[in-house]
Amino acid sequence: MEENTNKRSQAHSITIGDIARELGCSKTTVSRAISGKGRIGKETRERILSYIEECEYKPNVIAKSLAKSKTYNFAVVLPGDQDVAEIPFFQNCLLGVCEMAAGVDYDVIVTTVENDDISRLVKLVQNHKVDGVILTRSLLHDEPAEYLKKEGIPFVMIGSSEDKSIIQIDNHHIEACKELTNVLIMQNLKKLAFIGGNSNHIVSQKRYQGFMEGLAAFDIEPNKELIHLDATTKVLVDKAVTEILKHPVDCIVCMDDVICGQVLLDLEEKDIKIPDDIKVASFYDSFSLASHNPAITAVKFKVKDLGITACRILNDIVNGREVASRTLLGYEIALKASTKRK
Amino acid sequence: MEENTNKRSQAHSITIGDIARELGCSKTTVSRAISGKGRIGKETRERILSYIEECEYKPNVIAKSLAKSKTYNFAVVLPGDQDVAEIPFFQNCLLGVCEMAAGVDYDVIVTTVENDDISRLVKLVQNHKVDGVILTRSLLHDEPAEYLKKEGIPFVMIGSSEDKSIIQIDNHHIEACKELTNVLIMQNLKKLAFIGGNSNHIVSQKRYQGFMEGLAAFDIEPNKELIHLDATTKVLVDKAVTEILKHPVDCIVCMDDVICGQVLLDLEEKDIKIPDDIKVASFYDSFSLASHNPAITAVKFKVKDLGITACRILNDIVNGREVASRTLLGYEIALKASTKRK
DNA sequence: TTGAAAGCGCTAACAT
DNA sequence: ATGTTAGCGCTTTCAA
Repeated sequence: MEENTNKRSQAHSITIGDIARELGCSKTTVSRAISGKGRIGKETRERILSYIEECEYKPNVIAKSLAKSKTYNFAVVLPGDQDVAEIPFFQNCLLGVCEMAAGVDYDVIVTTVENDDISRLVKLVQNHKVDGVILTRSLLHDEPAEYLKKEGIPFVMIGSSEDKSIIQIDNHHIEACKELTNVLIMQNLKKLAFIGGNSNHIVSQKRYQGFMEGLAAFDIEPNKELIHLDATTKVLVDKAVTEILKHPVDCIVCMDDVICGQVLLDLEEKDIKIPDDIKVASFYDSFSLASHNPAITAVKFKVKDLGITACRILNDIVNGREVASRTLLGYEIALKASTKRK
Repeated sequence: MEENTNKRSQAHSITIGDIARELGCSKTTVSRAISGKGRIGKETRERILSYIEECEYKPNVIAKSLAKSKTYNFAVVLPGDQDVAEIPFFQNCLLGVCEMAAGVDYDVIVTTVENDDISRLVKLVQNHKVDGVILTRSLLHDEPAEYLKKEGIPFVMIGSSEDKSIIQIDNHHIEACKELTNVLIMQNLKKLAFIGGNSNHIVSQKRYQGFMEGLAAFDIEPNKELIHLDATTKVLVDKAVTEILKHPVDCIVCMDDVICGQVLLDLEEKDIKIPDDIKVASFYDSFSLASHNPAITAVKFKVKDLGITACRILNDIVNGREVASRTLLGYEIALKASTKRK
């Protein structure tokens, strides 16, 4: 029967059983040669390894998963909302995770959570398809985090939380925003306006706090009329800008690049020149702000590093290593033309 | 021995063996009740199903994978290059794939390919971790596609290829770009300049072709001095704009939103007003172009639909269904202020 | 209609 | 140092 020659070419690959038979040893020995664990003769190992090389044996990870009750998969949870589709933050997190995951022999399964609907995540977890989860956004009332915690699934959060039992990786938003605020003040920009986004996002709170601390450091009393939070739509940003411009103001500080982009359009429509008539700064940088004319002063974060770090820490967790409850990554302040004094 | 009560709370879940023992039937019967395949008594099935409901049994997909030699995973291959990090196209493809995948009970593993280094993809495939692959970019010399084809792995390509044996999902770039070009011409914009990106990307060729066909439809001879391809960097775009402006020109047509963004900055610096002094249009839309002032006329594609369609077709393939070798999705022409005649 | 048993490919106690 | 054996949890012939 020479039936086996080349049938089922793609489906059926060579297994450790085949190797064992071919080399006249046991599957265990082959397994040991591969894993490097357990005692094994130097020369048998080499013989097996070289044969493996030759016949291009590739282990079946699924079988290994079943035997070891490990999947070698991490999940990355992305927000599924439409409003997220245009911002590259999550994509960059993801790319960072992928990079580190490849380094520790893990694969990355992505799933989405839309408006607190965590059913896909739940299914992924219940199906035993991942060893751990990386959350890429933190909310005030965080369904995914609560679920994972309740179930005892290893997970880390890119972002911050009040809950100290959650392993968090974040940029040092407070410090970064405080510093930029101080830099502005030291340039004699004392009358600072602030436009913030969704307060339900932890990051919004952090940046607002940084702004307030920045003011406090110079004993500047915040002016309520210049501070507008929850400007979550274009209309609300417009309204905030209009309100702000009714008062004397040196600089508009925007919580992120999207808000800042809208502010820039508003000012252009109103024919208000930057930086001559008013200065503008952003607590989050992006390509469009950096390439705007004039370029916009902003806080810069290395987003990909968040993903890399999150994945490294999650890997430590699933390997039983001790990890810090909170890891804060640095930032840079990029001073550009938009806040330049004459 | 009441040891089993609550030990290993997360690791050890209930199996069909447990259910079989509890209900006094065999594993086979339980399996049949779950899958719905094979003969089984109506009432036994209901008894099993209701018990499963009650005890919240969740099947172990890994075990099922091993037994059926199916992983219930699709791979999505993203470009890993840094220059991709800022554009949301791939992210939106991915979100589309995730949406459809969830609908057909598949999970999505992401991996990256950087500069023809397909090692991660190869590993993913060789490890038997996916049933099929979705490529999100097509290149002239496409390593990933060649590899997958050689290995006989089911895959689809978001993008286009000369190779008819590759299942392709793409927007109808040629038709879309031709139509926009014609619309411009009909608005009496006859002297059209064109700035294109990386010619190594198939999409660049398609759009260029659409532009040329658009000219040809009105018997307009293309003016070589107004056509600049491979403007892959800011410097090259600047140069192209400068060259173009040396000639009389009605409208600059940009191949994509990134190029268009740079053109807009250039024109602003040179204090050339849109649409009064010159018109501008783009063969790819984006948030920043739509919210620019003036808003930019552009071709609009529904990127998420590409992902959805690609995943649906891949699912058809792995289930042995016949699929079209090429699927072209539609487009919209968004006429905005940037091409408005006085 | 149901069950017994073999097997998917690998790991890991426990011999030897 | 190597082999035997029994799983991991599920599917699937084959027999009853």
